[in-house]
Amino acid sequence: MNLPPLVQTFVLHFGEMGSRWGINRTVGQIYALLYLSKEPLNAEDIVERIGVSRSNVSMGLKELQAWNLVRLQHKPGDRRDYFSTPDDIWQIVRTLVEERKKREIDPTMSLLREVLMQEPASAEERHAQDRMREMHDLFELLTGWYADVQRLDTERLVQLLTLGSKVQKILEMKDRLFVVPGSRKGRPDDAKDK
Amino acid sequence: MNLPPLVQTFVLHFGEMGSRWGINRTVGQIYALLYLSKEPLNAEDIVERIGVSRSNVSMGLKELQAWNLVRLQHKPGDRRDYFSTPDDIWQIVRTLVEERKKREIDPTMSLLREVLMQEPASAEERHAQDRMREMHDLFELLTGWYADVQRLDTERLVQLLTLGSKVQKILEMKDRLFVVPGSRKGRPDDAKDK
DNA sequence: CCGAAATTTCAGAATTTTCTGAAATATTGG
DNA sequence: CCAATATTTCAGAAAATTCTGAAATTTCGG
Repeated sequence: MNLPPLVQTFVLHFGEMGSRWGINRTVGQIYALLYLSKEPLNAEDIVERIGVSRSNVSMGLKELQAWNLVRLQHKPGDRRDYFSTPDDIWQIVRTLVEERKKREIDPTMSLLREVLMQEPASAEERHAQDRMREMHDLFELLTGWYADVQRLDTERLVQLLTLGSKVQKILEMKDRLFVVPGSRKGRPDDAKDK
Repeated sequence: MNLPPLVQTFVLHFGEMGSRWGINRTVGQIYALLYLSKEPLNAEDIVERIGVSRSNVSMGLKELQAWNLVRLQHKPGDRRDYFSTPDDIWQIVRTLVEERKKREIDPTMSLLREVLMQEPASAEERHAQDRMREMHDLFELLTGWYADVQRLDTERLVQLLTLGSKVQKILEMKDRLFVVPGSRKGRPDDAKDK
């Protein structure tokens, strides 16, 4: 591995971290390297710096492309492929969340929908179905929220995140301003915390 | 595997999904089974239903305990350990997020802090450090927001999530109500979207 | 359309992870 | 404190994943 120490530390860390997510060490390292690099890199550059085989880099880049996490570009008079990550880190976050949703939440949601259609054949199955319905509703709430937030432009998103705990204050204010005085507080269908 | 079809579908799915997260198939299956089960289960119950070895179940339960994802309890007159998941699915979400933060974000943050202290020895290192600083600041923003939201009680959290896109409206309203007219909109240091 | 350069594919080797059965250890009712 | 029961540990087997080098394929300048 042929990298400035500071870069190497980060690249190694991301390699290890990769295993905690579904990606392998090499993919994590390639991504980290591209993320830190000022200039786009070609496959051979990556081979030299990370020190893995050319074919491994090829597969890693393919996977990163499948995740939409790298951008492919060309330099004039050079027919090699050059790769880079978006300059805007928020774009990276958006892509990451979107792709993870696509791979993890969406398939689970369709499985849940499917299973919830079936007729339970026993008390045990009925309870299991109830549990699955809770999960389904939770995911629906989260993905609905996500879809909305995803649409916000970055400036507003940052504003929202910075707001942090003050959100509660704003909700309270909203309640005071808009809720009909004397109306009940909870909604009937999710008042089931044990 | 000895389970009602409906339960089996879900358990198998979670087993596969497990690999996308850092956990293995058996751990995913055990968790799914416990999640769906009305009654707490002991290790032998799990062996019978999932069809893996007793020792594998023991290790899986140990891992789930390390993640704080299962609760250990006892039945009177029975000295076996019984396991269950919280009834409240929001509690599960909170634990999951908390633990993933602890394992993935926190170590990355301390690495970033450490590396950001060092003196860059070249233009390349300087740029890498800038990139790392962006990531550091992003994580700080996200974890700050998370810490605040984590503190909300579930009812308010659901309210906030349900609000969804209307959040933007409320932010705009807040701007109109509270921002000094004529003040600039953007913040100077993150106006760098490419 | 040829040939050099670049990239991808893929079978098998290397490595890592998962899983098992047997043995060790721990727990507790009597 | 013993014996029965429950749980954990762990070395090695099994399985899965990752990685490589060689060969195949693609690309494109001339």
